[in-house]
Parts: sequence; structure tokens; C-alpha cells
Amino acid sequence: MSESTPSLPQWLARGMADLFPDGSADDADQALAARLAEAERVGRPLRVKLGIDPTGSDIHLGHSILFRKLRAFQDAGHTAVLIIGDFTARIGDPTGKSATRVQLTKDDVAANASTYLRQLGQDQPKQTALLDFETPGRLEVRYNSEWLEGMDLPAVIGLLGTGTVGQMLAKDDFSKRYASGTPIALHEFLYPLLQGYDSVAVNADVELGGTDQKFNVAMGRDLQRHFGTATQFGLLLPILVGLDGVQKMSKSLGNTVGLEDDPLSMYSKLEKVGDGAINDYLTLLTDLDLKSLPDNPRDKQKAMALAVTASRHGMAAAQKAQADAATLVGGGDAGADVPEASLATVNFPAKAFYLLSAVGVCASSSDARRQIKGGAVRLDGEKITDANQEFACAADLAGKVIQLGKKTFRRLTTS
RNA sequence: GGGUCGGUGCCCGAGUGGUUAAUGGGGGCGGACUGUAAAUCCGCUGGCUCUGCCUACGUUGGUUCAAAUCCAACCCGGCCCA
Repeated sequence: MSESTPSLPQWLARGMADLFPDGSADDADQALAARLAEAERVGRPLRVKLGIDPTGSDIHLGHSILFRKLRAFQDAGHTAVLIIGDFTARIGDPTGKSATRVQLTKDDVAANASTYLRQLGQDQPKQTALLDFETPGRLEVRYNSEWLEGMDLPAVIGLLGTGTVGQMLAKDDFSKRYASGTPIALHEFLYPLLQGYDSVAVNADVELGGTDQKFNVAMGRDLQRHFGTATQFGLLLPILVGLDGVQKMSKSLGNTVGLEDDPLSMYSKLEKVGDGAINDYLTLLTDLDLKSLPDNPRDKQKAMALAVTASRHGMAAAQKAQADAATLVGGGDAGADVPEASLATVNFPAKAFYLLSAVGVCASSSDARRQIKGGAVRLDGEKITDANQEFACAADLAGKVIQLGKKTFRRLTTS
């Protein structure tokens, strides 16, 4: 709409999928650019909310695009308000779910929350951390149990009164589940309202979210109006597709790259994302100039994989990973930085299939047998064909690289 | 609460007394091809230091030489009625 006066800075607009409202450019309640300008005029940083659900424990690159955007706000001088949905996690966000989520216990949630903060770089300097934990005033970490846990029934009823069943059923996930006869528990209707209330509680100017969060983010704006506070903008980023290039990146689909993956596996996974996904990865996970990239898709993949790996592990490690990936595929090992696997838990003499599962390369010893039969296993480049092949002692194996398929490598160690 | 239908392996979904670790599809993994891609083709896809043994069809009991398949109770869900 308003392409006119004040326009949004590049760091903010990059990769943006949706921004709402997007109304008249000079109204600080209708246009984010105007809100930014106003904030600058009065010298007040914007409060940018991002809620996370401490339901899992590993952050992957798909999540990181939101954190990257949050970081961009921090670097521009604004305040990131990271909300750990410790209370709402106990309900479970129904968004995108086709089934009622299992409710988590308080302890699970607390453990997950601290793991999250660690992964976000709580203990790291801002150069390597995903978020800036260092600069005073740039980050607030809030737990929503702070204001939700003590809410009394009248308040809850008041909150419920602001939404309608029609609205809820219009929401895609609910309507699908309703239509297909999958149960919807009543408390799930509360989730969007509580998430929205978070915005009221922290006075958000902007809420970040994936495009699937539009309903919930819009709810925040509605509730802020209901409670008579300033309203937030919704800034939505695309949902990153996973390594298969088709479905969204999600742990349960097994197509993720973990934030804490070692450089080699991070690089090797990224290097082979589907062509359809490369541009998204470049836009959302790197700061590379999209116009000066190679045309050849293969080179593009490499450039992307290198840049993303470097953003997590530094350029030196990323380049090493790139070189190692090339040698390993070529069959050699050349002292490459391969993740290690300990032989300490293996009982010798050990047959090949047992070794594979004991060392964690295969899911089970049955699986190991199948993989060997399928010709997928190599030891120092040498194909293992007999699942019952025996290894007498750990010393025979120490230092060798065991390989499953094309992308799983483990260097065996005795420690 | 009443009626009715249903709960099968990661998911969907066949199977309604006996070579059934359980048809088929999806997904996943591996192999060939390639750009370590996509598409395509092929193989595998419960566990166990495995030429055998163990565990599996909501739960628990029962009938039977033999059950995912029959019976009972219970648990959970959909739909209709209240």
C-alpha cells in the first residue's frame, strides 16, 4: 500500500512475508514506518515481542529466522522482549497441529526454557550469540506465567468474552480438525487469547511470528485495543522449508538443521537443500547480497551453506567444513573434522552389526544388519559386506572413520 | 447420560479365527543416476552381539490346539440425540 514516505529500513524489510496493519503512512497506529519515526523522535526504543513455546529443546534454523529478525531490531537500538511461554506451553499451541497436544509438566517446561536460552547465546558474547544478551536495555526475558498464572476466573471469562466461537472455527487448524472430526479441547481456544494477552502485558509495539501466527498476532492487537493500550504491529516471516525443500522445517519431520550442529554436519546438510528452497535460505538465514550470487544452483548451494555455517561457527570453521565435506565424499578422510563416536561402551569382540548400533551410527542392531546388507556401510572407505564380521579389540578400530550412506561419518575413538 | 460407529506398525489405511512381523500408500533409510539436487528406477523399513529368540494390532481378562480377528468388562474418540 503505502510505498510513500517514510519507508522501512532494509534490515527490517528483508524476508518479510506480511506486515499488518499497513495503513496510512503518517499514522503511528497504522504504519510501522511511522511508529519507528515517532519512536526515534521521542527517543524511545520499540518493544519487539517474540514468544517462544518451550515445548521442545532444540532450536533449529527454522526458528532462528525469527531470532535473527529480533536481533536486527536489537542492533538497531530497540528492545527485544522474549517471552517464554512457560504457562501457555502447558496448554499447547494448536496452530498447525492436527491433534490436541500433550500437556507438559512444569518441570519439562522449565528445563526446556533454560536449554533455549543457552542455545540463543545467553552465555556468549554478542558476536557469536543469536541474540544480544550483553547490551543493557536490549533484551527482556519474560515468562508469561508471571501474569497468566495468577489470573482469576473473572479475568479469564472476560478474556473469553473477547473472542467468538465463529472466529475460532474460522481459524484454519481448528476448522480442519473440526471438519475431519478430530477432537478440539476447549482449553485450546484459550491459547490465542493468552498469547494475545501477552502483548498487553508487555506493551508490545511489534510482534514477530511466522506466517502461521497471523491469527494469534492479530488477536494481540485486538486485545490491546480492548484493554486500551497502544496496539502492536504484526511482522510475519515465512515458515522456513526443511531440507526436503517441501515441508516446513520441523523436528518431527526430521528435516532440520540444529543450531548447535557441528560445522561439518551443518554444512553437509545445507549444501544439499532443494533448489526451491535456496533463495529462502539465502534471504532468511544470511545477509548475503542476493544480486551478486552465482547462477549455477550448485554454487549457490555452496555459497549459502558456507554463509550459514559461518554465521554459527565462524568463517574459518565453515571453510574447513566445506573442504572436509568435499574430501569425505571423495572417499578419503584426510584428517577431516568428523564427529567422534566412542568405543568405550562397546564390548569386544564385536561383530559389525553390533558395533554400528553400539556406537550410535545405526538406530538398532537390526537396522545395522539391513544397512550392511544394503551396502551402505564403510570403514575407512572400505565397504563392509558381512554383518557378522568380527573386530577383536578397540585398538583395531581407533581412529578409523565409519560411514553410513553418503552423509553420516563418525571417527571412532577409544576414550 | 442414551444411541451408534470406531481405536492396527512413524502416518494414513487393509485385514474380521490358522505360514501374519501383519496387503497397499505416504514418509524415512540405503543403492543406481545426478549437481552429495529434483525427477526416475531398485532394495529395505519391530527388537535382540540373530542361522534362533522375544515383543506387537486401545487396556485387562476369557473362549480356542490357534485370535489383530470371537466374548466380557474397562479406557479413549467421532457423529446423532439430550
